[in-house]
Amino acid sequence: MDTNFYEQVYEVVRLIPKGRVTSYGAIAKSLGAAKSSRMVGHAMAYAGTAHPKVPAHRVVNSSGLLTGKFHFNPPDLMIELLAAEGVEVKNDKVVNFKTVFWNPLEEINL
DNA sequence: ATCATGACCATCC
DNA sequence: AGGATGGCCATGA
Repeated sequence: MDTNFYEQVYEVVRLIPKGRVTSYGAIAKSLGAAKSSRMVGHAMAYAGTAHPKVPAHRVVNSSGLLTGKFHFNPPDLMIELLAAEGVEVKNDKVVNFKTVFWNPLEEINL
């Protein structure tokens, strides 16, 4: 797939350390397309077709809300994975979001 | 090229 | 707080 755009997203998502989460907007920004945050989310939708698979469960919206949890199988899987990595999820949103937030800009543009 | 869609974001009410 | 609106932009038909 020439979907290079998605590949960039996948790369960033794969770089997300365990126990950390990031937002679509942050990823989009790191790719130089801050306004293409939706594309990041769309890329995640294709994450299932990506190889190797990407930890999409570590990607949430700007509020730390698990917006795409319903795209998982089962949806609760996202919460389970996050919880297993030390990321607490309450009411479908990441607890201490700012604390566990991982800034791709600092890691990629390092 | 145009239309419709989307795991978003910011703003307004 | 929660719903509605506009914007932004890549992908597919």
